[in-house]
Formats: sequence, C-alpha cells, structure tokens
Amino acid sequence: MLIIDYQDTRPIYEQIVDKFQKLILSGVLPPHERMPSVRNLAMELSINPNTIQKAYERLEQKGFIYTVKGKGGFVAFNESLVEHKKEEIAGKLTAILAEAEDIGMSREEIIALIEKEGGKKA
Amino acid sequence: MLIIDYQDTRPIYEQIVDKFQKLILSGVLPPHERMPSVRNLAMELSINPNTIQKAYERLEQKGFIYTVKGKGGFVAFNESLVEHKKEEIAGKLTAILAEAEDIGMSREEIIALIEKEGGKKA
Amino acid sequence: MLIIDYQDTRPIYEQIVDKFQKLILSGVLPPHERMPSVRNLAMELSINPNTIQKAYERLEQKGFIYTVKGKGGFVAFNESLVEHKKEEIAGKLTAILAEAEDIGMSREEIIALIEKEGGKKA
Amino acid sequence: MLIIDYQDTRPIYEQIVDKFQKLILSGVLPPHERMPSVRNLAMELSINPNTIQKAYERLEQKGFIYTVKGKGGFVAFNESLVEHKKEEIAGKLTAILAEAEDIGMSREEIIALIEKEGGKKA
DNA sequence: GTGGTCTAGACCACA
DNA sequence: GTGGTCTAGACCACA
Repeated sequence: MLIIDYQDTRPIYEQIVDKFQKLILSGVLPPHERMPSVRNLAMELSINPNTIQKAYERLEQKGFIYTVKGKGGFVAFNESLVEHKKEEIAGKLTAILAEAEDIGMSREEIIALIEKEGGKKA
Repeated sequence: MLIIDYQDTRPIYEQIVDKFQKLILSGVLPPHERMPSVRNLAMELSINPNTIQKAYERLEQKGFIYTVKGKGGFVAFNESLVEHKKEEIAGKLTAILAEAEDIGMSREEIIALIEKEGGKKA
Repeated sequence: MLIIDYQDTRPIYEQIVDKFQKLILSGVLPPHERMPSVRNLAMELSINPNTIQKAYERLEQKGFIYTVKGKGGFVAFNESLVEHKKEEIAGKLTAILAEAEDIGMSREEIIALIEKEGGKKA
Repeated sequence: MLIIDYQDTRPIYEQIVDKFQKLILSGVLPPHERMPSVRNLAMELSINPNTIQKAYERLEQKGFIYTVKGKGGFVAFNESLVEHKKEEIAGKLTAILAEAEDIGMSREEIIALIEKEGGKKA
C-alpha cells in the first residue's frame, strides 16, 4: 500500500515516516498492531533495509511505535498522540459550532444530533 | 441603521458581517432583498469601499447573500438553505465522531467539549 | 517557480491559489512546510502584497494552509483532511439527493448533470 | 405552523405567500396537496379572511397553487417550479464538484457515492 | 520579522 | 450604474 514517490525531494525514509504517522494517527493502524518487519517491507518496496530501519528508528523516537527485541515493532498508543488528536477534534468542533451558530442552531440541537449519530454505531 | 463601534476590538468588516447576518436571520432583510451598494454603504458609514467589499465577500462565502455582476448583492437566505446547512453540519459531525471513536473518545467527552465551547460565547 | 500568466483571463490571486493547491495536493509542498512570506512572494513576483494576501486567505479558507500570527503560513494538507472533506461532500450529496427526490428527479438525471458539468472543465 | 411576524415590515399577505412558497418548493407540501381553507387558516392565525384570500390569489398567479371551484385550493406542480428547483440543484452540484476537484476526487468517485446513497433510499 | 486590517484611488467587465 | 481586482502604502498585534 505504501508508495514511494521518487519525484519527491524528501528522503525516502522521511516519506515512510510520514506515511506511517498518518496511518497511525488516522487509526488505520490501531495501537499494538504489529508493524511489517524491516526485511519484508524492504523487499516489498524494493528498498534497502537500512532505509526502513532508519524510518522505524525515527518513528520510535517520535513515540509512534515501540519495538520488542526479538519480536518486532508495534504501534504505540501514548497519551501525547491522543492529546494531539483530541486537540484536532476540538478545533474542528469549534469550527462547526461557529457554523451552527450562524444559522441559529442551538447547542442542544448539535448534542441531539450527536446522540442520534452515536446510536447508529452503538 | 448600521453603527460601527470603534471601541470594539473586532475589525470593522467583521462587525458588518455580523450585523447583516443578524438582519437576515431575523427576517428583517427578506430573501432577494437588495443589499445596499458597496459604494453607498461605504459613504454612509464613512468607511473605505474595500472594507465593505470584504464584508460582502464573507457574507457571500457564508451563503447569506449572492451577487449579480453589474447589478448588486441580494439576500440569499431561505429555509432550504438552513436545512442544507444543517445536513452539512450533521455530515461533519459524523466524520468527527468517527475520528473520535478511533482514539477511544466517548460521545460524552465530545458533548462535554461542546458544552465548554458554547460557554465561551455565552 | 510560480509564474503569473498575464494573458490568463483569471485574476492573479486565483492563479496563485490554483498553483499552490496543485503543489500541495501533489505533495511537492509537504504538510507543515512553511509558505513563502506574503512580502517575499510579492517582491519575487513583482505583485502587490495585498494580492498575495488575498490568495493566502482563500487557501486558508479552503483548508490548504493555516497561519500562525507573527510566524507565517504553513501547509495544512494531510490525508485526514482529505478524508474529512470526502465525508463532508458525501453529506452534501445526501442532502441534494433528498431535494432531488422531492421533485421526482432520478439518480440517473443527477449523474447525467455531473457528467455534463465535468465535461466543462475537461 | 405558520407564524406571522408583526415586527416584519412586509405586509402580512406577503409573509403568507412567502411561507407557502417555501413549503411548496421544499416539498413539505407535495403536489396536489389540499391547501387549508381560507376560513380555517384565517381563524387559526386570527387574521382577516380577506388577507388570506389575497395571499392565495398571489400564490395562484405565481403558479404555486390552483383552485377548484367549490372544492378549494391545491398545490400545483408545474414545470417551471421543477425547473427552478433543478437549476438550484445543478448549481449546488457544480459547487460540490469544484470542492471535489480541489481534493483530487474524480467524477467517478462522486457518481459511485450517489449510487451508494441512492441505494439506501430505494 | 510575520500576517491582518484599512485607506485611497485606479481600472475593468457587465448591464 | 454595479461589483471585482489590483496597486501603493500605512499602522496594528503578535513573536
């Protein structure tokens, strides 16, 4: 699924870091999910394993994954990631509330919508 | 009728946008009513036409007025617009709820955020 | 790199918006990349800063960049934004389909409209 | 359900005309639906029947309703109303297609969404 | 330094 | 007449 863009001026390992970050933050890769092994991913992308290794190191430094010796890499789920996402969500909610206010929708109506929506999923 | 408050910390164009929104939402300015021309309103309020222009642009982007080239601006507000906006807001909320679910945020947390946000304005 | 085409009938600010959109969507400008400052870009293109400012405003409204006061503009584009936009578009389509149904328009008619519209640009 | 706004500077009959227009265009009042009788509506709104009569006359002139002697008024469904609505829908679709293009969504993806959505209702 | 707002005034297309 | 775009340049808050 990962596609390396050779037109991209950024180094390959940075592209890989970026893509995994997005997959993790968006929830496509859930917490504790096993990461592809360095060798497998290197083969799949026809890339030198050292480059993958470098990408994984950065991801670990940034707190997106953790590695267990002899077992491999796993998606981390630390609070700062969650906090980041929460702030993003709070920001979007603020924007929506402003739009709702424009057309005279009350907070109660918004909350009612959420409760109805939530019901679908539950 | 429009009064600019120079003590107000908000920019002039924002005050104008706000006042027209209220006039339109309250029905004082009915749909298809002609808006004052940019130049006339600028003279009346002793404000630069560019500032009025900016306010009208915002009103158009928000869907409160529409402009006809060479003719002027007109009130666009109507019930179907409100309904349309509401469905749009519902769509955005659905997207946010999905994101929130990804990181394990409950509906209650979202609602709490909304109630806190709402408090800012009240 | 940006070249303004004075033969182009479109306004300058629109050309600028368009070019940055493409750079961002294609990934040439990665997320959080710093945008050129309003003044610098204005000088470089021999264009009035107000025109650049207008282009940046549009880019911000469309969600392609975000600005930090006193610091400058940054690329905001990322996958979750695209996903969010897609859900928003889906919400709007649902609303339109409901309206279309009210007047007895079939899905086929709607699709025909889209294919016709699309043709304009192609 | 109809509420007369006495603060509104417009004449009452015009407010009534306006509200019925919206109800009809939005599809709340479907074609051939029976309109409330002049006398009933007058009583309900505590308004002189002549005022209601005047409003109904305008609605008939505008093609929104038709009256059958001895039976009462009915919601019309002429082509021009439908055309009006269709143009509105076409306009909204154009706006959505522009947004979709911004994020690189193809016409095919839009059409797929419509077909999926349509399935819900069918 | 950065963007955000505003004035003053020109020129354009559209009607 | 109308709005839309653009230039030139000032002043502000924020960092």
